[in-house]
Amino acid sequence: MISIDYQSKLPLYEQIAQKFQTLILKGALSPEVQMPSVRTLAVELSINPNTIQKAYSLLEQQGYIYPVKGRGNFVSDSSVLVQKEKESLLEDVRQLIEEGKELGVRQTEFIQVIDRIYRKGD
Amino acid sequence: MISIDYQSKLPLYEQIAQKFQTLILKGALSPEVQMPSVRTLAVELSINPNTIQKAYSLLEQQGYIYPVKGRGNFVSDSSVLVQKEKESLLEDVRQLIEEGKELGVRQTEFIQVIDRIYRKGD
DNA sequence: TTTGTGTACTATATGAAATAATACACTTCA
DNA sequence: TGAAGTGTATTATTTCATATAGTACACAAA
Repeated sequence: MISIDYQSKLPLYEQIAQKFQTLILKGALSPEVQMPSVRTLAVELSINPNTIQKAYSLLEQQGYIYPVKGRGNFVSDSSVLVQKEKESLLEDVRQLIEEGKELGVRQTEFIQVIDRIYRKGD
Repeated sequence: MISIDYQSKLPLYEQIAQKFQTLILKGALSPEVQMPSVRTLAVELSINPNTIQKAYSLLEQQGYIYPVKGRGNFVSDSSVLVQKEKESLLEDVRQLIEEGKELGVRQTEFIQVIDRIYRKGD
């Protein structure tokens, strides 16, 4: 379900948090679904439970999950988060394209990239 | 000429290298121009010369500059690098847009972003 | 020869990340 | 009630990249 890249410079707890963010944003993990327990996931990934907990704390802080004492962590309603994520993504794209323009990338090249992606899937 | 962000998680030497990459790619530093000496820049930025040297080693490894013993470091011809950088940037954009599509961003939203940027400047 | 340059080396300090080992409160369920 | 599974908190320790510090040497230019 979750894999780890030990080559990456990103700390493990951030990698784990990011994976779950993606799963939640894309709807692969629906609201109210229970997250794997800290101990379970630690065993699965062969890392320390504290690292998992740190990832979960981060996810909670960002609004992706909420904890219930004695029961577990659960996925939050993510509709608001999706909107935020869209905005931040558009901002990232904007910055990249501005850079690209300065490097001499033509407008049509960007358009092509978009066209291909939106024609491909459906 | 170069500023440092101590809030950033990026190591100093990577920050410095990135700044120079940008300057070189955008043509603000032309080929054959001499880089600031390791010691000079270290004093300017109030950091250790070894850190500058690490940044320069990285830049050399990536082909942005080349060293001449006893004389200094000089900016390489960057035309090839610009091409590489364009390709890598387009790839980054591609990935972001694919993510965006999955999150439900519409094609027109991306087009708008591009249009604004390419109409604005000129 | 002197000055400024790159380069190399060793040692040390610092801080984030990760591990390890416990402990406690809570919920669920047999 | 009691056992098992859950989150949560704490402290100590290890590990590693980063950054600093100090020194040394070879080369080029004036």
